[in-house]
Amino acid sequence: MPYFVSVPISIHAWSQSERTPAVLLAFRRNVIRQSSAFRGPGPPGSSRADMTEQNENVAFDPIRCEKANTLIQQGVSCYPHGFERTTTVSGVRERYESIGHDPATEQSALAGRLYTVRNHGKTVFADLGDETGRIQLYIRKNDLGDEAFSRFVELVDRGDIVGVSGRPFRTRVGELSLWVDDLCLLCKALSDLPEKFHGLKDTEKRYRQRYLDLVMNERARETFRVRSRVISFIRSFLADREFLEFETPTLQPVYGGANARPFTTHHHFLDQTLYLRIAPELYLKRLVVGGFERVFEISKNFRNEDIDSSHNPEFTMVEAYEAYRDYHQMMDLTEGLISGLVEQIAGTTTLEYDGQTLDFSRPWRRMTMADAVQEYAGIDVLSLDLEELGRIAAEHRVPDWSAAKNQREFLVLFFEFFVEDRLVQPTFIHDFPVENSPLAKRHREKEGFTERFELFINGMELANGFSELNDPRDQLERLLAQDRRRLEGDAEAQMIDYDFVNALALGMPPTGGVGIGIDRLVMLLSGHTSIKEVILFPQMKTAKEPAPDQE
RNA sequence: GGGCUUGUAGCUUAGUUCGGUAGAGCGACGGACUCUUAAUCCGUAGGCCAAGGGUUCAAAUCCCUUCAGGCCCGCCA
Repeated sequence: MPYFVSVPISIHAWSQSERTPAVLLAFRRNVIRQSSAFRGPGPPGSSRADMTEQNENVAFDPIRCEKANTLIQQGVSCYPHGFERTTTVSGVRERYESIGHDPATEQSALAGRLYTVRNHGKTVFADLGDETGRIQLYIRKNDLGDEAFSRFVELVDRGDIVGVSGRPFRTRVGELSLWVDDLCLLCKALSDLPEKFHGLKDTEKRYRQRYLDLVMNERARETFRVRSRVISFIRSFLADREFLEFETPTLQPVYGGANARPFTTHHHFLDQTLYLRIAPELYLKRLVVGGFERVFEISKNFRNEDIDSSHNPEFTMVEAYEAYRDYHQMMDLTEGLISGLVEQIAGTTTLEYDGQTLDFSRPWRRMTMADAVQEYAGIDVLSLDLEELGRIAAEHRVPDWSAAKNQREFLVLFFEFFVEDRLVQPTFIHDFPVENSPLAKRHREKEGFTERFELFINGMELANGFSELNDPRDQLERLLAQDRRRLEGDAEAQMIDYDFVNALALGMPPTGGVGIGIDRLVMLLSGHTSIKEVILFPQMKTAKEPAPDQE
């Protein structure tokens, strides 16, 4: 987005001093807190054990602080209020793609961070980076003048943010560069950038200090651009189909819509327990009861479970519900959404991911869970009795099989054991046993099954949908069964949301619904195998100060 | 919950197998250099080797505990 010049850029801006902000005065004292100053017990009577511990070190570089002080003494603001740039790095690159060695006559004003500085005495080459890319600056003492040039060389560092004005040209070796006529400091950085060649690699540091990761690694920036585009695409895809986007409660008195352990909190004024939502499902269906026939929510959900390469305690889903549709049509919707997304982001119908080529061209394979087990394991579960199923399970060392009480439970076990990991290409598995699907409608033909599907890609579950259960009496019974399991100690079983059941009593049209995991979608589209790579600030254990020496 | 594995200067790292008390590059600082691009050249500073304990004449190195990561398995999206 172009910015337009309204004031001339000049090195004289350096001497148009502003009042020194109070915060900078502190820098003059060069106060750098050392971690050792924070060791040892807190004040008497204070209990910090239950407070959020954090690292209280301030990482200000004393040499950079001293440079900031010197600039202030010279009447130069280290943190001016703005800069009128006329273009961006990519703007310059596009416009002057074919320029030769002679500089353009027109000035271009750019702003950004200095990524490298190569000092040649009376000439400096530097690389300036903004959101659109990097470009080389050619800075000469002749052009800036002695005072401004030496100020730049002595007091401006790699990592600082500057504004420059100059004329694009191509150097003798062919590098498109900006011949700088004016330069001013826009922000003095007080900590050093990581190494310029290897950059920042330390995974832990990249996650904890994502800002540094983004400054240093184009791959990280690209990943989160993809994430943003994914969310925009989903919004417009659903809006184009006349879905309305709503926001439903994150703080819920009764949690439901999925099987998961919740985060629990307490509201002081109401003096009651509240839960962070594990899913928006039950609220969105209330909206369908209310007469909104196509609804969706991009929902941050919270599940108090383990953290690993495909699970973060808070994660993002899109859930969509459409009245007068069933699960077949929700599979169509899901397929259309994701294949359209792949085409939009990747520009093709295939993705290279984790050593596999994933083909998203439609139609995707759809198979029942029973057929999948038949095909991948050669076991016709529904035609075998429990004794035979137990023998097969024992033979293949299927974990926890002895708890299985009927064919359907064996089916789920066998599916997870034999099939799930092998579903590499986008595949819908449908018709799940009723026991594990308390919110899905019973199958129109198959006794004991529901009209539920899950989408698998590269062995990962990407989406989950059903023909929604809208029989209030059946819903109540199934939630009662869940609640019994919960009270027996199943931390992931659902509570009974009576208000939801009563909403169904008012009548919900036949409805199809689906939830799609956005983080995992972004993983596929950005080529990452860890969810932490696609969540800006993944959950990490708070780094504690080293414990005081034990006595 | 289980297994494997990592932590050395601001960053990227060597040294750990076969204990002898830390080496480099970049960055920083000082100096030279007006078309370089991981600029180059000369010089300087910077590390109680994640924390604590143990074995030993001697520990970054071996052992134990703790802290924080990473990978894999189980469970979940």
